[in-house]
Parts: sequence; C-alpha cells; structure tokens
Amino acid sequence: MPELPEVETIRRDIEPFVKNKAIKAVREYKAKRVLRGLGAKGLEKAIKGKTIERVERRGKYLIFKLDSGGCLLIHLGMTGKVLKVPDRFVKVEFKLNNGKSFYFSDIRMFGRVQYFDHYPVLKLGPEPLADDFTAERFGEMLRRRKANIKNLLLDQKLLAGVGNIYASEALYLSGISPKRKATSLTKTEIFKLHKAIRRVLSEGIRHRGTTISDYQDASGKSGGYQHRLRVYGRSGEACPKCRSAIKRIVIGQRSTFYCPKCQK
DNA sequence: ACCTAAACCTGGGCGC
DNA sequence: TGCGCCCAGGTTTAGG
Repeated sequence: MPELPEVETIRRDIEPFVKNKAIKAVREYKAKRVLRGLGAKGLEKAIKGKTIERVERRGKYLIFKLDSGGCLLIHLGMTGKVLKVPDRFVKVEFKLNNGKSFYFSDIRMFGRVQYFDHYPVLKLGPEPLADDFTAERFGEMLRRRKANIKNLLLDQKLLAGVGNIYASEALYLSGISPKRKATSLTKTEIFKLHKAIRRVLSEGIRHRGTTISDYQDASGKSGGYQHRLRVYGRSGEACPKCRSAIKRIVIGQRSTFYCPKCQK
C-alpha cells in the first residue's frame, strides 16, 4: 500500500518518537513471516540496548540507524504500518527505554522487518525527489527500455518509491498514455513526466499520503491526498481537464487509471 | 539484461 | 447471516 509519500510521512512521524531512545525489548505476535529467518529473540539479541540515532527513508524502506552501526530495516509491503499506538494487527512490538513502544502492524504480511549489522545495500534506483534525479538522467535511464512506461515507473531498481497510485497520477499530469512504450517517449514527454513524478510525490507528502483503504500514519490517522487524486480510483468519473470518462485498465496485473482523451 | 506472469497473504465490500 | 467472488498503495521468483 504505501509508496514514497506514505513512507516519508511515517518517517517524519516516528523519528522524533524514537530518536535517542534505546530498544529495551522486542515482542512478536505470529510474526514469523514478517521477521523471516530471524525470530523476535534473534532480533532482540541484535538490537537490545542499542540507541536509535535517526530514521531514514530510501525508496519505500524505513531504515532505523542504531548507535552500534547496525540498522533495522522495515518495508511495509501492502498493509504494513509503523504505529505509536497498537492496533489489532500488530506483529512486532519494540519496547523503548522510556516506557513507550512503537509497533509494526501488518494484515497481509507482505511487509518485513530485518536487521543488518551495517548499512543495508538496497538494489534501488535513484530517489525521485533528490537533486541528482534530473530529467536528463531520467531520459538516460529509459533509453532502450522496451517495456511500457507504467511498468517501468513501478520498477524500484529503476526509480525508488513510485507505486501504483502515483504512477497513474504522474502519467495523467504529463499527458502520457500508460500503454506507451518507454522507447516511444519524446524528450519533451520525458521532461514532463520527470516533472510530474516529482510534483505528485511532493503533493502526496504535503498532504500526508493517500488513504484508499489501509494506509495510516504513525498515529493511526488517514492521509489527505486521496481527495486530490486526479485519476486513481476514479473510473467513470469526469476527467478534471476535459470532462470525459476516466478509464480503468490492467497493465502488468495492476489497475491503471487514465484519461483516454488527455493521455496519448 | 530485460520483460512478464504467478505466487505470496488477509480482510473488506458487494451481490445473491 | 452467510457464501462466493473481486479487489487491494508490494516484492520475489521462475521462466521465456
């Protein structure tokens, strides 16, 4: 569920809550899948007594940096949450030395919690909001790629953080059909798409993420960007620009929303 | 290297 | 109330 803006919102919420606090204990609640090989025992052994220095985000990952040099890596999958207040789907509880806890909760258990004794090497493309992600670089990345642009936007190895909602939104804003092959994009279109990606992600962050069904911030509150989505989830509704009906199609097994008239 | 489809899960909403 | 079906902001894996 969560894409870059949602993960970034959680990061901003949770960092002040955990910063300079030490981890006292780890509890799990049927979290075998989420914790993979490492059980709560193993994880606790690795991080107990360690202080969280900061929380970073890379793509859709949260990285809790510990004073030992180790890192706690959390990916939220589709329904994962990092919460200051538990809900009924809590899988892992992290007890802090100030008497408080933060929680990893996940309904579908596509999310994961991992430990690295060093800064994790993540196979991710550039950060779309970073200064070094330029339109020129984006164009270079897309050169000779034969897949369609919608699928490529979801490829985390190409670009880190864009997911299904923001991909549809960015393509809409740039007037590009999600069915287009990347090779067919003109320089102008790549420039527009680059700008649109950065715009929708920034707007998403500003509005504290998009809540379609599950997403919540660290306090359990919904985001606000769902009210501002232009096409995602709006099949049959009027296109904000031309008033013709927005269509839903399936590309790469994922729902894709677009305006057939505005997006060529 | 690149591209695609299937698999991994649970729960909510809908029609009957 | 209940059942069956569809849907879901994600990644990994296997195969072409």
